Parts: sequence; structure tokens; C-alpha cells
Amino acid sequence: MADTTADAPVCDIDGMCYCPLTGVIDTLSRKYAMQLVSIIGAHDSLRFAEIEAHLSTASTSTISKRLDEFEDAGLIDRTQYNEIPPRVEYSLTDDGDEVRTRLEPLLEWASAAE
Amino acid sequence: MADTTADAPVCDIDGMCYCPLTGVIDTLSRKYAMQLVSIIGAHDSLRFAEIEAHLSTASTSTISKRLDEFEDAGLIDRTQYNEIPPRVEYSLTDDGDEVRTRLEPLLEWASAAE
DNA sequence: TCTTATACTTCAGAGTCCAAAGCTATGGAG
DNA sequence: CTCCATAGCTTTGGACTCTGAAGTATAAGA
Repeated sequence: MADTTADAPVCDIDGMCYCPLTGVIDTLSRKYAMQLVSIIGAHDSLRFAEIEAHLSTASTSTISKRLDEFEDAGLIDRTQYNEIPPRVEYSLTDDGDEVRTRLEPLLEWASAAE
Repeated sequence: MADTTADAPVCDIDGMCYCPLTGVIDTLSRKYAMQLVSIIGAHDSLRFAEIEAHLSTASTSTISKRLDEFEDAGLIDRTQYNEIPPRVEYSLTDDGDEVRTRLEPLLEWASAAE
């Protein structure tokens, strides 16, 4: 009863447990985030309108936000070509490809279970 | 231009792409959802207060909602013991354990990258 | 001049997250 | 007989997030 550490018995188990995990997982814990990583990774690079066509249930603004967040998190590269009409291409960074690789088994199982 | 299918050139690539994937992925695409599966799976079974202790940044109501969603999705079992005070235990189903297994590589990489 | 094309941004409304307080039931202390 | 403690939630009101629809910028072509 008289313990120096008040009462915080967290992660005192044999196995592993990713308790207050933040960072990349927070970025992926948003609507369409995992699908988006998978879609970009399945191609070498994609333009905004192509992403929209693949992920037609997501709104334009949500896709735009996800792309911004991924760029901030270092998961994707955004390459802008100053042409008219403008052209922008998105592709995965090495970290982004790492995430996609580790996401693949989950997505595969989830799509088989539909 | 004169095509029977209006204009829906989706997923016409060599590799695979999980485009409008819904179901389990939607359930996992919410705050703390992936951590929650991992935490429950790391133990045989857990009580509500223990989950709260592990996931202390999440609010009570959010944890409650995630647990309901997981039960609806068939990822966890909820066992209620009618004692006073009441006792409830949560554990992964076979599907839930399958998800956890496939989630593990991602969480491991994400926690190493922190 | 009007249309087309691309890649967004802005808006209002609906839905989701938060902390804190309340609820159910029972047994024991005062 | 009233109060407190315990466990597992639900409720509340305010802040943040997602949605579809509409608007922005630029220049070539009809």
C-alpha cells in the first residue's frame, strides 16, 4: 500500500505493449490515412486528381489535409512543376514506403474480410 | 472519349491497391484504436480501469466508444461478471488477434522512430 | 469573351473528441 | 439511516474534424 510511485502500474508485463504511442500512429489514425499511403505507394507517383479518382469517397479537402499531414510527418514528397495548368506529383519517401510495407498485411486481410 | 464507362479509371495498375476499403479499416482509423487493439492483445484480458491506466491520454468516453465499436466489429469479447462492485473483462477475438498480429510490425517501427 | 484545365482553399453544418460530473448498485463506517 | 467507496460506464457542453459545394489562380484555345 505504501508505495513511492503513487499508482501507475503501466506496461509491467512480459510481452510488449505500445501504450501512449504517438507520432506517426496519430497521423495514420485519421480517416482515409492508411488507404492513402497504400494508394500512393502502389504507384511511383500520383497527381492530386488521380488520388481523388482512387479515393472517391473522400472529400477534396480531406485528401488535401491528409497530404499536408503526411508531408509534415515526412511520409510523402510533394513535387511541384510550375506549368500551366499546374502539375503536382506525390510520392512516398523512404519512411513512407516503410509504413506502406508494414501496413500491407493489415490492408490485405481487411480487404479479404469485406 | 466515347466510352461506355463514363470516366472511372481506378486501380488499373499492375500492383495492388486497396482503394475504397472500408469495414475494419474504418474502425481502426480512429483515435487510439490501433493502440487499444495492441494493449488488449498484449494481455490475456483487461478490465476497463486497466485499459484507462495504459492509455491515460484518452478520455473515458473515447475508450468506451472504441470498445463498443470493436465489439460491433467482432474484434473483442466483453465478459461481464455480475458482482458488486461489477467486473467486466475485455479480450481479443480470433479476428482481433489477427488484426493485432498484422498491426505489430507497424507499431514496432513507429515506436522506434519516436 | 467564354470555356477548359489543375490543384487546391474556404465555408457552414454535421459528426467526433475532450474533461468533468453524474449514475447504478451494494456493503461497511459513523 | 445517511455517507462513502468501488467499477464501469453515460451525459454534458465546448472544441476540434470531416463533409459537399462553391470559389481562386493562371494561361491556352474557340
